[in-house]
Amino acid sequence: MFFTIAFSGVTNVLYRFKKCIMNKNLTLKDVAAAAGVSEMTASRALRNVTDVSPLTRIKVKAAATELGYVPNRIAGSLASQKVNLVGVVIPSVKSYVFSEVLDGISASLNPSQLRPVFGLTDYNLDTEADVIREMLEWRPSGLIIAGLEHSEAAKQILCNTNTPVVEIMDTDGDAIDSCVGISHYDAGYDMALAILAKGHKKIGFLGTKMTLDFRASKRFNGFVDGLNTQSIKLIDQENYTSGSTVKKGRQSTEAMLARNPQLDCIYCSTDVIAMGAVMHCIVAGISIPDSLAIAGFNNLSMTSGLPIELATTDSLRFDIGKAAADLILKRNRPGIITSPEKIELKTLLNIGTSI
Amino acid sequence: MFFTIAFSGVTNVLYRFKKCIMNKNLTLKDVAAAAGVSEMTASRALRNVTDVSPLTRIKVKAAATELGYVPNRIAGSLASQKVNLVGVVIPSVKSYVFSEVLDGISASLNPSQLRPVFGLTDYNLDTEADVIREMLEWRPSGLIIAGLEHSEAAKQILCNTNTPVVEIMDTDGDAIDSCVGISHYDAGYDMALAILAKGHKKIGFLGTKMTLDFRASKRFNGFVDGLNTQSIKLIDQENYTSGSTVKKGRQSTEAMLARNPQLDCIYCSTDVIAMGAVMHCIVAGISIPDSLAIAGFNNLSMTSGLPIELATTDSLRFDIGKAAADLILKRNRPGIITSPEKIELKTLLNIGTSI
DNA sequence: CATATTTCCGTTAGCGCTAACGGAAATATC
DNA sequence: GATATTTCCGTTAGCGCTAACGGAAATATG
Repeated sequence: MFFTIAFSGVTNVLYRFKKCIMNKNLTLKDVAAAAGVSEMTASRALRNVTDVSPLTRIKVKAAATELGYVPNRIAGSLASQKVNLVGVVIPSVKSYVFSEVLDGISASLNPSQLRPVFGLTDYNLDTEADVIREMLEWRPSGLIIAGLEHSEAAKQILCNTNTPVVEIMDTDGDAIDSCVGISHYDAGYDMALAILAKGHKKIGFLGTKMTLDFRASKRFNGFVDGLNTQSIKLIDQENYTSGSTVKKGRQSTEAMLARNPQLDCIYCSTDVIAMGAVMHCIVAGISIPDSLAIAGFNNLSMTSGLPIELATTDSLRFDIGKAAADLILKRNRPGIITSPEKIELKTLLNIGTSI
Repeated sequence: MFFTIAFSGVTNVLYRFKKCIMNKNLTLKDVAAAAGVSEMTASRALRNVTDVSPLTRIKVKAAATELGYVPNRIAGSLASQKVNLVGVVIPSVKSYVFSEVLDGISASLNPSQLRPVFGLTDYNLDTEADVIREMLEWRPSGLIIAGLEHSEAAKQILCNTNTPVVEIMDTDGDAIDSCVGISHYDAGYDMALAILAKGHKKIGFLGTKMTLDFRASKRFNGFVDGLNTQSIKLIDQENYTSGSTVKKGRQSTEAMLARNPQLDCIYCSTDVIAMGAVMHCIVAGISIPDSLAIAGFNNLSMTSGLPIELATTDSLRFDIGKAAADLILKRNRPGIITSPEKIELKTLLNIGTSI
C-alpha cells in the first residue's frame, strides 16, 4: 500500500511494475485510519451522505484518493440490501437489433445510480432460464427480458422473485409483470395491407425458422392474415435455420425466384435479409419495385444507404429500451409502489421506394 | 413463502398473481431448517462441495427447489472473497465490430464458472475510466478492455488493482498487464502494399475522426507509410466526426469523387464505410475495381453478399476475445501465478475482387 | 442563562454467506 | 479389539460494509 502511494502518477513502465507488487487489499478501515475518523464517518463521507462536516469529508476523500481506495460494492450492497444493477437479458448482440435497445436502456439509466448488466441467451430458452437465474442471484434492482415466451422454469423463477421484471419487444401475449413493446402481429398485418395497396399479388416470405424467433413468427401470422383480407395466399415461403445474414438473404432470394419466377414481392422477416434480397436484384439486374418488391422489418440503420429506400417497419427499439428502463426506475423510487404496466408502442410503417 | 409453494407450477395468470404477494426473502437458513440440517451443510450441499452424504445432499436440494430458493451471490462472494465475473469494457455495440469479440469471450468463459459483464464507453476515455472504476468495485476475477489508450486516471486505477487486466484489439503500444490483439499499423501497411501491387496510384482515405478511434489512426499511419514505399501520397482524405454508417460512406464517397474525379482507389477505415462506397458505385454506375477500387477493414459478415467481394483485413475478433478470456482463466487457476503476456495475432488480408 | 435544536460523529449489530477448524460416528487396518 | 483413517456434520468467526441509534458538542431560542 505504501508502494502504491510512492509510485502514483508516473510513467507506463513504472505503472506496469506495480502489478508485480502484491497490494494489500485496501478497506474502508484503512481510509478511516488515514483520515483519523471512524469507519462510519469515512463511509458517509465517501458516499456523499449527510451528517459529515465539509472539512472531514474533504479529509476522508483526500485519504481515499491518496491510498487509491476502491470501495467494495459486494460488501456495500450486502449491508445496504441494495444492488444498483439492472439485468438485461437479450438473445444476441449479432442481430443488429438489440444495440439500439441497449442504447435506450443506457440513456434512461445513465443519469441514475442504476447500471445495466447484459446477458445473452442465444435464442435458447434453457440458456435464458440459466441467465435469469444467475442474474437474480445478484439481487438486481430490476430485470429487463426480451420476449414474452420463456421456459416453465424461467417463468416460475420470475414469478417468485421480488425483483421488478419488464418484458420487452413484444406485446402479443401475457406478461409476467410489466411489458413494453410493439405488436409484431400488427406489424406483419399492416405491411401486408401496404403491399396489397401497391398492387402486388404474387408474394413470398423469407425468414428464420419460426421456433427460434417468436416475434418473427407473430409477424408472419399477421402478414398471412393481412394478405387474407384480399384472399391472397403466399406463393412461396422459406424458413432457414441459420442466422440472418445478408448473404443468406441474397442466396435465398435467388433460390426462391428460381422456384417461382412469377413472384412480384418478397416480405423478409428482417432488414438484414431484405438487404440480401436487394443485393440479388442488383446483381441479377432485377428492378425494384417494378419487377420485384421487397419489404423488411426493423428499420435498421444499415439499410439507409441502399440504392432504394427499403419498405420496413420501425420496431422502435430505442424507445422500447428507454421505456423499459424508465419503468424499472419508477419501481425503485423509495416508498412508491407501482403496479404492473403494459405499454404498447405504435409502430411506424415506412413505405420507402421498394414496394 | 408458503404461498410460493402452494402456487408453484400453475398457469400464467396465477403466476402473475404471485408478484403481488410480498415474498419473504428466503435465505440459506430457511433451506437448512426445511432440510433439518445446519446452514453450513446446506451451503455445501447446494454448492456441490464435498463433505456431504449423498442422501443429505438430495434432501437439501429438494428443500431448496421446493422453497424456490435463489442463493445470494452478494453474500456468497463476500464470504468466499471470490467473484465469478469478468468485466468487459468496449466502446460500443453499434459498430458491428465487438459482437464477435463478445462471442469469443463467451465461448471461452461459458464452460467455466466465470461470466462476462459488459460495460460501454462510447469511445470516451472519461466514461471508460468511470466504467472501469465501477467494475473494479465489484472485485471481478478479471478485466478485458478494448484498446491500449486510456486516461491517466484509468491507468492509475488499473495499475493499482490486483485484478488481472487484458487489453485487447491492439498491440501497437504498451500494455498495462496482458494484451491480445493485432497490429493495426501492419494491417494498414499491408493493405497499402496490396493496393499498390494492383497498380492503383490515385488513392483516397475515408475514416472517422482519428482522435476518437486510436486503432483507425494506427491503420491510417501504416497505410500512409505503406504507400510511401513507392513514394505515393494520398490524394484526398476525409475524417468525419459522426459514427460509421453505410449512408455516411456512400455520401462521403460521392463527395470525395466529386472533389477528385481522378481517384482510382479508396481505403476505408471500416467495412461499414466501404459498403457505403460500394453502394455509391452501384448507384452511379462506377465499375469496381476497374474505375474505382475499394478496400475496407474488419471482414464484417454483412459485406458477404455484396455484388463484389470486398478487399479487407480480417481483424480476428472472435480469436482475440477467446484468447483474452483464456488468459483470464489461466490467471484464475488457483495456486498458479502467471506473468503478463502479449499475444499478437497475425491478420489475414483478403484481396477479394474489389481492388 | 437554561433549554431546545441542530450538527456531527461513533458504537453496535447485523446483511447472508463461507473458510477453517474440530469432533463424533462410521469404517478400515493390523 | 485397539488404533488409524475416513466420512460427515456442526460451530465459530469473520468477509467489508452500512442502518439505526445514541450521545456529545456546537448553535439557536426564549
